[in-house]
Amino acid sequence: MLDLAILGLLSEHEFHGYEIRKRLRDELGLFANISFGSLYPALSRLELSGAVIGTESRPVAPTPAPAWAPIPLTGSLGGERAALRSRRAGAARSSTRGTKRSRKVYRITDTGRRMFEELLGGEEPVGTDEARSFGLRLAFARHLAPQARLGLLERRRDQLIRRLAADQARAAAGGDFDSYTRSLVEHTTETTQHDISWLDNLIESEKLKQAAPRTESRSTRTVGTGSAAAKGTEL
Amino acid sequence: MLDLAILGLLSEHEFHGYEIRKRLRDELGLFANISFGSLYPALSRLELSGAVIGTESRPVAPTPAPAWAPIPLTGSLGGERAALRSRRAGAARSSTRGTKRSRKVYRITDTGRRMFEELLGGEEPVGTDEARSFGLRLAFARHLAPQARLGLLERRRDQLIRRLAADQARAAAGGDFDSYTRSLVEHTTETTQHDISWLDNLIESEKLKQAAPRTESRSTRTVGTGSAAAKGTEL
DNA sequence: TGTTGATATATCGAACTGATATATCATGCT
DNA sequence: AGCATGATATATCAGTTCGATATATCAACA
Repeated sequence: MLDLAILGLLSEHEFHGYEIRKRLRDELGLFANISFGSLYPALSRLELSGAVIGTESRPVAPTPAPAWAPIPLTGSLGGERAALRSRRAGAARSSTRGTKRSRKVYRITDTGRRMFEELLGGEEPVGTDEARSFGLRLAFARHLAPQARLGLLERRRDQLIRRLAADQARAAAGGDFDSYTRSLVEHTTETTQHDISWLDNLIESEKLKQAAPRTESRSTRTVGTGSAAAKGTEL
Repeated sequence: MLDLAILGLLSEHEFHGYEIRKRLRDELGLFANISFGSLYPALSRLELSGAVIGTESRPVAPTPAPAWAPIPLTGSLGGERAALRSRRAGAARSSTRGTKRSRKVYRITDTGRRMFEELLGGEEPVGTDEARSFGLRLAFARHLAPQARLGLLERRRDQLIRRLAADQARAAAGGDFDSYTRSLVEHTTETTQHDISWLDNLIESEKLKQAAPRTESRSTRTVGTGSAAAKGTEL
C-alpha cells in the first residue's frame, strides 16, 4: 500500500523522506501522518529492490561550492523555501557549511515505474482498509489506461454494494441494539449509500468521456466531477 | 482497541474466540473480519493480565456424561445451535464422544470490568483509525455515565471539525489536482460534513435526554436517534 | 465415499503505528 | 543576548494488527 503511494509521488518528482510524508498528509489526506517507522523502512525496501535510488545530499562540500551546489533540487514548496532560507543564511555566515541536516533524495527508476504500474493496475487487496486503498488508486488514476480506470471504479462499486448489503442485514437483524448502536448502524448505511452514488457519478462521467472523446469534450469534462460536487450538501 | 471490543462483548456474555470474531463482524461491522492473529493473542494477553478467565471445554468426558454435560453454556445463537446439533448427533451415535472441537470459553473478571471502564471512559487514542475507535466506543456508550457519554460525542465532534478544516484547506490549496483527485477531496469533505451533522444530532438528543429526564420521557426517547435516522437520504 | 464448508484454535512473517532519540537551524519571546 | 519552541530531517523500537496458513472435528450433500 505504502509502496504504491511512494512510487506514485516519485513518478512525478523526486523527494526526500520527510517531504513524502508531508505530501501524503497535506495533499491527499490519506495516510494522515504516516509514521516514520513505516516510511523509512519502505524507502529502504524500495531502494534495495532497485525501484528507487537514494542519493545522499551531503551538507559538507569540500569543493568551493557556488551558491547553487548545496541545493539538491527538491522542487517542493517547503523544500525550496527551506533551501532559500539556508542559502541566505549560508551566504551571510559561511558558504562552506551545509544547508541543513543531510537529506537523502529519492528518484524513481525504470524498475520502479514498472512496479508502480503493476501495483496500480493489479488487483486490489481485500480487507486492508479498502477505502484508503481505493482513494490512493483514484489519486493516481490518471496514470491508468481508460479501461483499467473504469475497472477500478466498478470493482470499488461492487465492493460497496456488498458492504451495503452487510450494513442492511445488520440493521434488519439488530433488533436488540440500543439507540446508540442503532444510530451507528444507520449512519454507516447512509455513508455507504453516499459512497455508492458518488461512484455512480464517477462511472457515468468516465463512460461518457470514453464513449465520446470528440463532440463537445468541454461539456463532457465539466460533467466529470462537477456533478458529484454539485450534489454536495451545503451544511 | 481490540481489548476494548473483547471486554465489551464479554461484559455482557461469555464467549469463545471464534464467536467473538463473528459477533464483531456480523453485529458491529467494525473490525470487518478481525484476524485470528489479533484475536487469540489478545485473549491470551487479557487472560495473562487477569481480565478474563478462559475455561477449556474438554470434548472427551470420562464421566458417564448425561445430556447436559458436554454443552458449555455458550448462550450464543450460533453456539447453541451447534450444541444442539452435536447433542442430537452424540445421543444418536456415541454419548462419550465430545461435542465438536474443544473450545475455550472466556468469562470477564472484576479486574476485566474495571479495565473495560477505564478503556471506555479514558482518552481516545489519536490517529489510530479514529472512526473505528469512536464507533466501538459508541456501541458501548450505554455503559458510560451520561456526562462521560456527552464528552465522548463532543470530543469526536471536535476531531471531525479539525478534519473538516484540513479537508477544506486541501480542497482550496489543490489547484493542480486532476479531476479524480479533486473529486476524491470533495467527496471526503462531504462525508466529513455528513459525519458532523450526525454528531450534532446525537449531541442534541443526548443533551435533551439529560436535561429533561422527566416531563414526557417518551417523547425525549423518540427524538433520541429517530431524528438522525429521519434525516437519512432515501435513495 | 469423498469433498466441501462451517466450526475452532494457533502461529508466522509482514506491515503499520506511536514513541523516542538525535541533530540542525529559524523564529520569536524575554 | 540568551533561550525556548518548533520546523526540518533521519532512524530505530516495541507493540498491534493483518493475511496466510496449518491443524482438527464434524455436518451436509452428492
